[in-house]
Amino acid sequence: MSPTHAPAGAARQGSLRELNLALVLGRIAAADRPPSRADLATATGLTRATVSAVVEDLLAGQLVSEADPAPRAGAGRPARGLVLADHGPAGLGLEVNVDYLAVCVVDLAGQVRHRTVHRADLRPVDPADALARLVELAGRARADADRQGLTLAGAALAVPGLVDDAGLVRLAPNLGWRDVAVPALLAEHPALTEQVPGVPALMVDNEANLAALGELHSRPPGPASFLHISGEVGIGAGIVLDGALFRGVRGWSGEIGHLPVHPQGRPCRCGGRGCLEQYAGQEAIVAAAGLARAELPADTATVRLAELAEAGDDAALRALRDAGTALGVAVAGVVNLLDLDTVVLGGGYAPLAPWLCPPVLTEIAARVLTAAWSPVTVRPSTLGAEAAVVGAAGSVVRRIVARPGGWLARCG
Amino acid sequence: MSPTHAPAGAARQGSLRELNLALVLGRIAAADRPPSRADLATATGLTRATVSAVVEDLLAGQLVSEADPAPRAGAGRPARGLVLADHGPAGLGLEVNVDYLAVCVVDLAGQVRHRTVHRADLRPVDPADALARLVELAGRARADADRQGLTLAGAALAVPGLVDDAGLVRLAPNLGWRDVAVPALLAEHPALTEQVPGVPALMVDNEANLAALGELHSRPPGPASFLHISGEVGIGAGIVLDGALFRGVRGWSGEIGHLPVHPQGRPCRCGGRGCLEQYAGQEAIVAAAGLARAELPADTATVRLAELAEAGDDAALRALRDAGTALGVAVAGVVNLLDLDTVVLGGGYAPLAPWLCPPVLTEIAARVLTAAWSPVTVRPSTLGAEAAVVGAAGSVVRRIVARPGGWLARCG
DNA sequence: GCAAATAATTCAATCGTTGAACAAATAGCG
DNA sequence: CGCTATTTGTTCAACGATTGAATTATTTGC
Repeated sequence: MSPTHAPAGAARQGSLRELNLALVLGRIAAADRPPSRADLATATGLTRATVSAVVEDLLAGQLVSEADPAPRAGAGRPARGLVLADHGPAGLGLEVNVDYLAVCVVDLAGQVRHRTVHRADLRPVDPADALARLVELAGRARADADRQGLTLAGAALAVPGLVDDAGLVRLAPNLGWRDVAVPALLAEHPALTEQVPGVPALMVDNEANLAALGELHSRPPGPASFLHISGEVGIGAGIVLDGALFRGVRGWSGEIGHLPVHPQGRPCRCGGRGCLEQYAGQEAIVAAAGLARAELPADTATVRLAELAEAGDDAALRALRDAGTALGVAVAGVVNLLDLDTVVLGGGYAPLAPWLCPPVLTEIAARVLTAAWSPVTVRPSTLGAEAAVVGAAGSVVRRIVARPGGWLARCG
Repeated sequence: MSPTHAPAGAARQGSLRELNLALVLGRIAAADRPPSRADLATATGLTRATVSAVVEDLLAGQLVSEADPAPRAGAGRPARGLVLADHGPAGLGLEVNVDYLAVCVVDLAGQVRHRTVHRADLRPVDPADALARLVELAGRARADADRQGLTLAGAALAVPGLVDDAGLVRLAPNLGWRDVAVPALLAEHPALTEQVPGVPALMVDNEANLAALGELHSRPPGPASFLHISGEVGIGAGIVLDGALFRGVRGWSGEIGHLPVHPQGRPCRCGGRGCLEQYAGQEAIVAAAGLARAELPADTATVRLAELAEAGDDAALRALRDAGTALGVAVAGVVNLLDLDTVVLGGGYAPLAPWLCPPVLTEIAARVLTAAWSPVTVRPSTLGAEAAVVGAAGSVVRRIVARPGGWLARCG
């Protein structure tokens, strides 16, 4: 968390260098223009001598490279700009969702260097088969990455469900998965299990969490704390606090879909009554708009809904307004509780944002105690449907940027 | 937050020692028996030589002292146990509340070494007057601390309202305060403004936040993540995530009292409808139980309510059950969102916990998606009404334990 | 009384940062 | 064209902190 607390381990000599590697690399990543060594020295408070030594390590490890000297006015020896390497380590992002498989590769700078989306209804498919198909796509992505001079340093898999620390998918209701041991199933595929010391070969995480991370690291940089809501069949939220994803005690945070908005209302499949999902979930909106939901795959339903709303269809507009109001009630509660100033509507909500935002803002204005002093921003996701895969791949490279020691120990 | 992110500043030589000072001191604080230098070496991973050097610094700065050798079986030179000093720096805790002023002193080990509670109705009192009275109590506390060989290293003030970063009390509705610049008003009183480098002389914070911190550091140590709910006239929550208080973007988190539990229900003074406060706030419970609330000060009302419930009074029991159900709906939402496994009922809720817990647990069981896999504990606060002052004083000493460098630089 | 065992300290070696001096490379100016 | 001012980046002795081994201190068990 943020959180200023003592470190876990002992601070030995080497930790010092590791901290400064992270500090300098982080500055290079955050800068909007390639900084020189001298810039980094003044920005970080380190000596130019130390910065030179640190940068030498980073160059040797292929984490940064020297760019063309940035033009500068005035006299003096020209600076050599430093940028994140476009040929160093990269992250592999994977996603299994209800109606598609996706794979992408993201480099250190956060650029998407490869992407594949394979549309298919995954519900009737056995988990092992689904993962086998995904591994095939991943193999092609790896080949493409190699061709571009990138080395995959790890992989992360996004799943629409509850995942525990060991990567076991406890429950993915809309996918029909229960207790699927993803790491064990993927262990047979060497394409994914190439080891980097200190970096787990594969991380499995909730789709909403990774989408929030994708949003966090998208350019231009947004706020460090926000709520990212993915409106799919279920409604998941990723909670980003002080630049870090909050995962909860067991990693199951973000189940905003089961916040009660009408405590005595419609029964929900979770066993409660009046959960948000029953009023603002995709199926609920589609049904309220009078569309036959069985006919349509999930992702085209929202597009169709947006078309109808655009055309001024009364039922669609009413359905969206009601869903937005329910969403607003829930979001207002969250904002009161966590004091966030930004809410991002992602996933299936992104294309519907023009109609959802107004009622959400109305509820916030009415219910949030501090709304009068400082406004709450509600905006659609910038990454859209790709947020989760991109966030998954990005989480791999972000871990390297945040702690480069592990990577350098391997590729020194 | 926990959060593994890079440090803010440059890691120079001295930071290394500072980190290890914090590491060793933290171990001494967390140990249940006085550890020897050798114990600390194995526990932290540092060399015995380093631990000796670090401990020497801590001894010189009066942060730890050597205890009687703990009896040990077997041969060998006896160890010298290390404990947190009972004569070093201490924290001053202050509280202004609706019907009392409180002051306490807490030493490094977390022991309360002085306490004063002054009962008075503070609502009609001018903020400056109230603070002046508090300063008088603080002066006596300081004298008492001096007599015990303690040096006050900072102070923290708990207020039942919204506080911003600068210590300005934006709004304390039940106290009738609005835009009260506490630090400016207290600056005239030198008893509180003795400076320690790196430690702000006075911190002002929300009462619910500090109560949660008090609970976090109470012995025996509880979980690192939990929700602490203070049920007073308003309902405030302190959110502790991974051992750190989560304050929100502007420091105004925890307004659980305005979570909507009946979106179209009773209007609330916040402008919304159906807020939790209208169903589980102290005034709401007292009214539902048929007590004339105007007759009773806030704190005796809950005691009276507990007596009635104990005696089997129907109206009181019904009022508590309904309040517990409303509270449970809100708490279930929070648990779904944040994935917490512990909820602490504090403040005015503590004595009512026997009647509130069952309906809260019922709602959690019905509404929390993951309740089937891992249970949620709901329990009363161990500190009771003193949690906020003790937490305030504790926050001062905790900051020293977490970063001893500042204190040692002063008292080397 | 002596050996074994455990605790704590001492000391040369090592590693990373520091600060200043030095080399490199350019713009401006006469 | 040559000189100076200016800024960048590197080199090097010094310093501070940790390390690991050797040493001293103190007790139990035989």
